Amino acid sequence: MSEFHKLRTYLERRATFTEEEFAFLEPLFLPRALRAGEFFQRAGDAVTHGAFVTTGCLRKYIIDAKGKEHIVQFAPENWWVGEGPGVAPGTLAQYSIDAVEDSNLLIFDTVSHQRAIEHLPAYAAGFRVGLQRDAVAKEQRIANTLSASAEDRYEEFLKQYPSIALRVPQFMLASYLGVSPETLSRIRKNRSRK
Amino acid sequence: MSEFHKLRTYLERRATFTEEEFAFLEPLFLPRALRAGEFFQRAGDAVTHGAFVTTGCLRKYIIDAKGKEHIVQFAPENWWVGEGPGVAPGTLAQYSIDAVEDSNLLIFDTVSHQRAIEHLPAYAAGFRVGLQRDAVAKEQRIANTLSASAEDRYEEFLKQYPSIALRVPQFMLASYLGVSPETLSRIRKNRSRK
DNA sequence: CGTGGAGTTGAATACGATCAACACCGGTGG
DNA sequence: CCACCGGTGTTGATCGTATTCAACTCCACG
Repeated sequence: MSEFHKLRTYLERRATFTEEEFAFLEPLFLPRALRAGEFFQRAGDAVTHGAFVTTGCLRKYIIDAKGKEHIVQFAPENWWVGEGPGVAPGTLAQYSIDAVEDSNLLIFDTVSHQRAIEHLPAYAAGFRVGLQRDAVAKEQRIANTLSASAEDRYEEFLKQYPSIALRVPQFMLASYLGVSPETLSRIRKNRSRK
Repeated sequence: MSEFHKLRTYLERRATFTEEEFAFLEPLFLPRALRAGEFFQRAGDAVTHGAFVTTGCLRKYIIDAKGKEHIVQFAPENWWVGEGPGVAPGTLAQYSIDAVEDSNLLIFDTVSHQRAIEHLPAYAAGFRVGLQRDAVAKEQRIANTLSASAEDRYEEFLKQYPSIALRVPQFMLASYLGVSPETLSRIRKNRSRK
């Protein structure tokens, strides 16, 4: 059994698909394995593919003017990852994406994906719902970053993504939260004495 | 001519619609005027409507535990504003939305809007493209907040939304950028002596 | 073993927040 | 017409939080 069944399960939870539709979708997704540390995409490359993560965990990050990494997203199993939903083919990637752990992906090229959206209403609907959820989550993250202290943001992350917090190295979590590794270490120290 | 023609123009730039489709859409949108300072939505209310802004400017903000406002979005003409795309009807609003200037809106109830998406493929497609753009913009804002100093964020905002920067009071801009009004004032002072 | 990356801890520093006072309008009512 | 008022924005002084730099420990991995 290919990895596709995981995506299939994911999709079935979000919309109703016929067998023909799955048959159309399956060949668009190619399995790909990444070892921890391997890149899925490097900033500056032309964007050609996105991916659905079946096992493992990836991170998506940007490198600022001073050379510092800033993680904008973790993508564990059953998440999508890529430059962005619906970037024009051929645009250059702003983000780098690599594997935090050994991971398995189903990769798709952005052009085929666009066709899937146009041909399969159920897929388009599911995709739209995903985008909406994503927008809400991103808005909350923005509001959180604006209003909460580093410690509160850490608490919030633990509550919202407890599994991710345990899996990724602490310095990456710090990068995601927008604090230095030292600060996160001190936050954890303070929390533990309670 | 009603305000609907502005929305019509907006939609025509993003997808192709038949006259029947416009005829279906038009009655879903009701004009509404807001004076500066008036609320479109208050945090805690049940969410029933979203809006397309035809003239003026609104702001969407959240009030944190300490009672401070944090603006997550400005919505000038030709922007959509509301609790979030596709919130379940009846959920309670987290955000307050009010008018920065005297404004004209086309409001729609979320249930009818959902039906429009389901019935009109062109509308659904346009909506999806909008969501994608929105996601990219939000991601950039997140990356920016993580990586850039207050001054850099201000520069970035000026570059990206020059018209908004001139229209809204400075203290609201500060709230959007996540800095105190005093800090923004000092940033502007430093920039001007160059 | 030994090497290097991750995490912790400490000290000095920087950036932005807060508190407070004041200047500058734009509007309102005497 | 002018005097007053509240809200906006500016400036200064102080404070707090997080960053930076540096040293050190602890493992995991060769």
